[in-house]
Amino acid sequence: MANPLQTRFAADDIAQAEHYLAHEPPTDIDPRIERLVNELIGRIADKWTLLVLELLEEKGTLRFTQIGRQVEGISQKMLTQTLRQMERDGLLTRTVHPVVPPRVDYALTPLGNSLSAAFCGVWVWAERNLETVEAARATFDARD
Amino acid sequence: MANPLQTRFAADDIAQAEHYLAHEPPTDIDPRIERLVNELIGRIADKWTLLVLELLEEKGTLRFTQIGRQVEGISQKMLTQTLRQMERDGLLTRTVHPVVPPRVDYALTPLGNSLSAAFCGVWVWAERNLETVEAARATFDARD
DNA sequence: TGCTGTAGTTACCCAAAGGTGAGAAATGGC
DNA sequence: GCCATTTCTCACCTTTGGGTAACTACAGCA
Repeated sequence: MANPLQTRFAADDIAQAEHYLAHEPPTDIDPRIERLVNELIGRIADKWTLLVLELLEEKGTLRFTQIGRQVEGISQKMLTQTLRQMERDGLLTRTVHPVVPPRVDYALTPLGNSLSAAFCGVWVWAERNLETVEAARATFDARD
Repeated sequence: MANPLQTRFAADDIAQAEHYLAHEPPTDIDPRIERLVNELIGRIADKWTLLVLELLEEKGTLRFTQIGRQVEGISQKMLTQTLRQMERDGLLTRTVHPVVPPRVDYALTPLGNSLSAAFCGVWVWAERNLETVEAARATFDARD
């Protein structure tokens, strides 16, 4: 495959993300909405949330330990915390099966799916500009 | 205006972001690229970087104190730190005018502009789903 | 003479994020 | 009777993020 992202997002999403590369400078905005949106983005755009979001988007329904094994470096505490927060925000459903040992399934809601899709543009950007950023850093670090 | 985001992003970008709401579940991806992209996103998606990015996108070229005044709550230290990091990543240019008192101008590079555009989908999502998320939280908090 | 303004740097400190390890509860298997 | 399994919670501790305040350099201005 030419582009790894083609296996993650629908071709449609990727095609649309390409358009982002040329757009007009904007003007002012309602500061009240701005602050609410900022708060929401600050909550959502943290490392673990992003990783869990993408994993569930990829794999569908998973249980607690499966997620823990596949999200590299996450501790039990942070996994619980992240999942609770995402459940509270309506991004995923948590299904407890009353068996022993316990079994809890996690899956994205449509809202979670749409958030994952919204981040498609950022993933596309990151993948496309990875080397540009690396080069910029090297140049910056090399100057006196 | 019906939609505040219309003043921030080009109509074209917003139209494309709408398409993100329906897309197919994806499959696997090269883990090496995945880790690099994750690292890059983790670096970029922090609160202050996002706010400075959007401000410069809105206002064009600004000097140090102008940014400090308009990014609510940022300290001098964090502002310097954020701007340096963004400059290092090639997202903005820093132009020092050798006058006294000092004058330093900051402006986004094309790379910075494209990153701001890539986040358009997320802003659109956040604005559109603000109330859905609030409602989900209220429901979650109300259950025993 | 001394105050003002810009764009920082540095040192010190506090609070929050996050890691570690223990325990809990219930049941099936040895 | 005891151990493993699963999904947590809790207590404790370290690391990091980030705030505050002091200090710089130089020119203009009163």
